[in-house]
Order: sequence, then structure tokens, then C-alpha cells
Amino acid sequence: MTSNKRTAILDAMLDLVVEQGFHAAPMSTLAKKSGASAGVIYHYFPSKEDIIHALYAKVKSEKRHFMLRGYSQGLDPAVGFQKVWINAYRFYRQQNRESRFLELYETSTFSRDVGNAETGSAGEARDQFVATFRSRRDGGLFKDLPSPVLYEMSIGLALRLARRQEELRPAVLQKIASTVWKSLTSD
Amino acid sequence: MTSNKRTAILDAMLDLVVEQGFHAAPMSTLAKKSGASAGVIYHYFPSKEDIIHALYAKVKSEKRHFMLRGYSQGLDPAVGFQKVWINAYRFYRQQNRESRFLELYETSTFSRDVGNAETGSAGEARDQFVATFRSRRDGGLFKDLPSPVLYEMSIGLALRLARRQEELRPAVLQKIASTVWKSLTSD
Amino acid sequence: MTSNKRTAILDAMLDLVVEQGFHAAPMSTLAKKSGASAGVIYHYFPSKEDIIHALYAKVKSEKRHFMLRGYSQGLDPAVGFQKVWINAYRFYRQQNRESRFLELYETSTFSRDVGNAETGSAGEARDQFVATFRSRRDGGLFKDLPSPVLYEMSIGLALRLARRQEELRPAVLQKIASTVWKSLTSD
Amino acid sequence: MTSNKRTAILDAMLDLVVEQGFHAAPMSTLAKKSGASAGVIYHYFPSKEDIIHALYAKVKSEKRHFMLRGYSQGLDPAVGFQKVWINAYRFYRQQNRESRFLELYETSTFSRDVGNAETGSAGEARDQFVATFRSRRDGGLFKDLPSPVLYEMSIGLALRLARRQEELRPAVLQKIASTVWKSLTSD
DNA sequence: GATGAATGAGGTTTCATTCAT
DNA sequence: TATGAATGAAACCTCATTCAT
Repeated sequence: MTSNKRTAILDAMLDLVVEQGFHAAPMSTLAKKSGASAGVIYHYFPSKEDIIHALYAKVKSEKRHFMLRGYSQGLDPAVGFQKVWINAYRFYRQQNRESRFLELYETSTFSRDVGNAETGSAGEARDQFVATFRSRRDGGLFKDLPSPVLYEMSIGLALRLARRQEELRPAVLQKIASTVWKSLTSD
Repeated sequence: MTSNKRTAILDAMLDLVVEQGFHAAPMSTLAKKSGASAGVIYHYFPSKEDIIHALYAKVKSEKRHFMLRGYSQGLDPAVGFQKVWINAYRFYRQQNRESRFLELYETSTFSRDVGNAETGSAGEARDQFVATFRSRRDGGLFKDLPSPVLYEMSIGLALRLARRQEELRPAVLQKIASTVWKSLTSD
Repeated sequence: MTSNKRTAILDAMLDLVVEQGFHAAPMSTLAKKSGASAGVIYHYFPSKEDIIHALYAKVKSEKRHFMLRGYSQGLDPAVGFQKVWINAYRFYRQQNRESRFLELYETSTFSRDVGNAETGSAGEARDQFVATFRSRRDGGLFKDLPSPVLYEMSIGLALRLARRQEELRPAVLQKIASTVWKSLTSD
Repeated sequence: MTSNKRTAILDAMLDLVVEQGFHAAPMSTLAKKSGASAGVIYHYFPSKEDIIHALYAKVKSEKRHFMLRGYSQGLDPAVGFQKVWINAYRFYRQQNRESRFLELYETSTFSRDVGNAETGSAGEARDQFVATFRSRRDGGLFKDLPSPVLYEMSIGLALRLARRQEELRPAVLQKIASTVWKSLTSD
């Protein structure tokens, strides 16, 4: 079982970074907020940077679980896709701190230094989803566009919309999800 | 005429921020790179933050000019739209430092503190473009979706694609531009 | 128990300010003189100004104790008054650094920003002294003059005299003390 | 005739120092307030310190003139003394900036470095006043106390009273002036 | 595991003064 | 006389990290 204090540190760091950005998250403040002394923090993590990276790994993994909620292999592809699409939107809406942290981290220089450590996949469901989520040429169901393009036109869009201030009503969400599905699959 | 040195400072700051992020742009380095002494910098700008904000205003304005290249009122809407769409993609591709800076700035906490000072619009062409770039309900040519949605599905997409490593060939770009236009206009 | 280092810092600051004035007491010098690193100083005090204020509070309190030496409730008023008067003179003479610091502080802009935080009175003896040290109208023993006037004509005088270069002999001191007492009490 | 600008500089410096203390009187601010450029200031004065010293000389001289208003050789000593005493009080009351400046200057380290440059005496009236203003032993009219003591018990007192917040009514002033005169002359 | 005092390099900013124009 | 851009040393303060207890 991972220590309670370790979690508290990560959580405090999440708060700090989200509220003020990386530059406003000094170790002294982190100590105060987390309830851990400046000293112990270095017992759990080798450096400040490592805390950030560990936090990223944790949040990223949570996000994956969230996105696959209700998704399973047997689902009709259109239904499954739209479910995941809406999950993506909801994640960015509801998990506000986590979402903002991902944005900050991925934009910053932090993410440059690190190889994409794919930590803890959500397992088979994910593999399955990724498999169908490809251009026909690559064995998936979508148009022949580069896969980043496919990603940006679907999941990436959900993210962008979620970041805008206005909450989109379920009906509108469904409409967009289905518009997206159609525009990427039918000719 | 705005001073030469002022420009040099902004330019050096652009380099620094883009290469290393905000936290790695100390005034001492800025002084060295820009050829200005630590002291004069404060003759031109009240603080480091102000340099960042001034730089943002400058880059934002350059971006607007770039995006409207070749666009004019008389153009066929579909053609005009695709031109701007491709301009957007090209801006992010070619003006690499500027593009990366915008991303960093807009993600960071810097942009929070400042009201959106819309400095120096590119004039009529822009107004004209914005006018047609709306849902039918609002007097434009697009489907009835909230206008942020329309933006994200078109210009926003260009940005996201441009940020990906792979350069998209002109033919692919045209295909995407036209796919976008169709999916947003025809039923 | 208040830290040793805290005291060392205050003491070093006292030296510096007295020798050179406020402007010649940079933190770097303070660090060297006090034996504390530049960093720890900020562990004990939030800012340079706060050091000055804390030092003032300390010196002020020491002064109060000094002035009441040998004074007690039962004393004959004339004797008690002259004792305190001479104590005042002696304080400014013997506690040279402290005395000079008080002068600098109270003259400077520092004292403007701060409410007169009366920290730690010397207790009952002081109250007793202050009580008799008033015009008859207010229940004391002195002539009917505003109490600041009474203060300046007695204690204030001791201070001024003490600041002059020449040391006054005990006999002269006694003469002045008794002159003052008479001129303020008898008609 | 001394330049207009020179006077403007001294005047601006007086304002600055009085309002915020010596440390808050940077040359750049002085330039702005005085209407002289940073450069010319160095045409009129060799350094910032010299401005301070020149200002002191000027103010000190103004003070002497003020104190001797209405005083002349022929006056009855008691009347003359009380006149000067009240002038002293009035100077500190009415010439507020000048008075505060003298206090700051004389307390600060500035006055340490400089020999007492007695610049421009107010002439014979002053000499006359100083002559009678002595202990009998030295040819004056006062008790046998050291002359600094005499000074502090009279003029020095006026200064200290003037610095207190409450304005003293003319009647009270007269009473104090005459109390002082008596206590220093009669046995 | 835990504390928090201590370090010291390095960050941003200020400022008296100079000098080309 | 006059300007104000330029200099660069030095001011105050922060912060990741260490270590004796």
C-alpha cells in the first residue's frame, strides 16, 4: 500500500500547480499544504521534478479509466465511439484540476525531457478501442486520414470544447458526437 | 519609430521562452542575448512580466495579419474559408517560435491576469471574414452549432494539427480543409 | 526560548544601523556580522523592515526596565522622580548603541508606518510612576501644563543632554534633576 | 543670480526627503519632480550627497533669519529671549518641511561626515543674542549651568514641543516661555 | 520515518552616475 | 546648458536541497 503522505504530497502539488502554475509551487508551500515537512518529501521523492512527473503519471492513468467507463468490446462501434467521446468531454469538465494540470504539464518544458513512460494501461478495453479507432487502411473503421488527424478531429475536439466556458447540453453533445462519427466514417 | 533595442529585447525573450519555458528566461540571460544591459531593459519595460505581455500583443497581431493573407471580400466563401484555414495551419508551421510562444502564454498563468486587450485589429477583411463565419441563425453560412464549436472544428483543428510533428502535404491539407467546410455547411 | 541566532541577527543589525545608518545595513553585511547565512535570516524574519521593527520593540522594552531601576511605589515622590530622571540620563549615556538606534528609528520613516505596538510593559512600577507623573488637574503632582510639556521638560531633557558630547558629573546631574523637579512642582 | 533650475532641484529634493526619507529620493524621481533632466543635475551639483548638503546649508540659514524676527539689540533681555523662544517654536510649526528636513539630516549619518560649515550667519543681531544667552560666569544672564544645558532647557525645549502633534495656544506658549526664563535666571 | 534550520547560488529590480548627441 | 539612454554593481529576497537531531 502506498503511503498516505505520498498521496497527500501529490494532491497538494496538484492544487498548487493548478492554482498558480509551476513557478508558484515552491517546496516550502508544498510542505505546508501537504502536512509533510520539507525533509520527508525528499524521502518519498528524489526531487521536485520527480513529484511533477509522478503526478502526471497518476493523473494520466486516472484519465484513461474515466474515458473507458461503460465501454466494452461487445458494443456497437458507433455507440462505443460516442460513449468514449462524451466521456472525454466529461472528464475535462468534471475533473477540473486534473484536466488543467494535464494541459499545463503537456505544454510545459517538463514533458520534453521525459520519454513517454506509458505507465499502467487500463488493459484490454483500451487496446480494443484503439484498434477500431483507426483508418481503414490500418484495420480500423475510419477514413484514410493520418491517425493524428483522426484523433484531433474527435477526442482532441472534445478536449477543446470542454475547455470553453459554456457547458454544452447533453443533446448538443450527442449531436456533435454523432456529427463527428459520421464525418469520419461515411463517405 | 520604436527603438531598435526594444525590438531586440522582445526578440531575445521570444527565443528564450520558446527554447526553455518561462522559468528559464532570467533577465541576465535576456540581457546577454539581446545585447542590452540589465539596466536598460528596465528603461523600456517596467518589469519582466510586462515584457512577456508586450511580446504576446506583438505576436498576436502578427498572427492576425498572417491569417488573412490573400483573403478579400469578393472571394467565394468556400474558397475564402479554405484559404484562411490553410493560412492558419501554415502560420503554426512556419512561424514556429511565435506559435509555440502563443501556446505557452495562453496556457500559462500569465494570460489570466490580463484583460483581453484586443490590440490593433487587421481591419475590414477580418470583420468580413468573421461575419460569414457564423451559424445560419446568426447570419452566417454554417450549421446551427454554438460558434465556439464551429471555431474549434475548423481553425482550432488547424492549430492542433500543425502542432503535431508530421508535416501534412498540401494535397492532404486541401482535403481536410474541404472536408471541414463541407461538414460544417452541408446537411 | 528564543533562538540564539535570532538574537545574533538583531544584535548585528543594531551595530550596523548605529554605525552607518539604515541605508548602510545591507543583508549581505548583516549576514556576515551575525554569522547567519543570507537565507536563514529570512527564516527568522519576513523582511529587512521587520528586523528593524523587532529590534525597536526589543530596545524599547530594555529601556523601560532600565529607567525604573531602584524605583518603587513606597519612595518619596521627589526622590523617585529624580531617580528615574537620572536613570533616563544614564540609559542614553551607557546604552549608547541602543540610544542612538532609538533616535534613528524614531526620526526615520520607519516609525511612521507602524501603530505604536506597546509591547510588554514593565508592569506595576511603571503604572505607579506614570500616575504621579501628571499635572495636579489629572491627579498628579505637577503644574497645570499639558502632559507632553511636562514630559519634554523632564525626561525629554535628560535625553537631549545625554546626547551631547560632554559627560555631566553626578553633582551637576543631581542639581539639574532637582531644578527640574522644583520648577515643575512648586509655584 | 543663482539659477532657477538649481533652486528647483533643491526644492524638489526637500519634498522628496521630507515625504519619504533619504532612501526614497532617487535621482530619477528628483529629475521628474524638479523638471531637470538626470544629466543637468550633475551640471549643478557634483553628486547626490552634495545636493543634500547644499540643501541643509540653505534651510539652516533660513531658520536663523526666522528665529531673529523682531529681535533687536535694544530690547529688554527677558522680552528678547521670549521673542526668540517663541520664534523657535513657530519655525518648527510653520516651516514644516524645512523643520522635518533638519531633523532628518541632523539625525542621519550625513551630518557626521561634514565639518560644521557655518554658512552665512544672520549677522550682528545673532551675535548679540548669543552673547547674553550665557551663564553669568561667561558674561551672560543665566544660572551657572553648562551652556548646552541652558540651550536644551530653552530653545531645545521649543523644538521638542513643536514636534508634538498638539498646537499650543499663544497663552500657553507665553506661560512656558516665561517659566523657562524665570527658572534659568532667578534663584 | 520525520523535522525544520541552514545553505548559498541565483532571481528580479534599483540607482548613482556617465556620455554621445 | 541640456537630454535621457546606457551601465553594472549591488540591493533584497526566494528556493531546491541537505543534514544534524
